[in-house]
Amino acid sequence: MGRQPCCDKLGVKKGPWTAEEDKKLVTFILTYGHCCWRAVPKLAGLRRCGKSCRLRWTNYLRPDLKRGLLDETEEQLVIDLHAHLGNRWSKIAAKLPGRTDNEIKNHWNTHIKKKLIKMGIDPVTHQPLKKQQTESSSQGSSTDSSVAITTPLSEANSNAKEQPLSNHIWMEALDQDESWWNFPTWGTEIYSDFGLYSSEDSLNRLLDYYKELGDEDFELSSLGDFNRLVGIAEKN
DNA sequence: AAACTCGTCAACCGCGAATCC
DNA sequence: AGGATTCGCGGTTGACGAGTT
Repeated sequence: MGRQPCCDKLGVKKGPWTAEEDKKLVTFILTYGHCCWRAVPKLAGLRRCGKSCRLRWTNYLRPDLKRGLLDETEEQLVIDLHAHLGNRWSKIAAKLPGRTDNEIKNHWNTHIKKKLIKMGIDPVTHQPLKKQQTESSSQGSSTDSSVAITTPLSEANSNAKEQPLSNHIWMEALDQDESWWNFPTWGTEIYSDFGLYSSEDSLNRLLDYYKELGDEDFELSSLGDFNRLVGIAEKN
């Protein structure tokens, strides 16, 4: 008896989502929210597994998503955070409003990784490649002498990185003290200060998206429902 | 114009963690 | 307490478009 699959594979559709499926999922979630993902496809009338619905929503359909390539500031932030957190993409994504872990992971693998290698920096350790090679050849030598790349954030915390204990504290701070990172996630004007979309913008983009597809009649069941959800999110 | 290669990114898979009963 | 269920994460895959030969 192995682990149960997340969904019965029979009759479950896989592969790219169609506009029709997107529409069903968006309409359903904006109207009712998602009680549990396993139930969403059934209730929304989709032949998908809950996991697939969750992924589609979080990575593509969520109204607060910011689309397009990461700008230089975001890229730099990703590099800084990766130096401290490693491949914990969801933690990194949490510090970049409107970006998903998948998006950041993809961007890292396709752009940043290559960029760093080109610059002679190991994308895994964030240490200069040559230095690393010398060190690995003389195994067991002290790691304190390693030269870290200096980015605004890593420079500010360079001392912490060199000390295991303070490094631990830095990691904890990243995990626990979210306050100084916190950008508004739902519908406020502050979004525009950061070049981000407000939830209303996002809503309009979704509506435009369906209209582009020739679905002039598409409307979210009511803006009131959407605002109710925003209200709940703001309370949390 | 066709064949091939490469880059990108949406989506899937398997696993561990969290939660439920 | 512990087995079952659900969720979320990170690694990987594969389809597709762009560029090159």
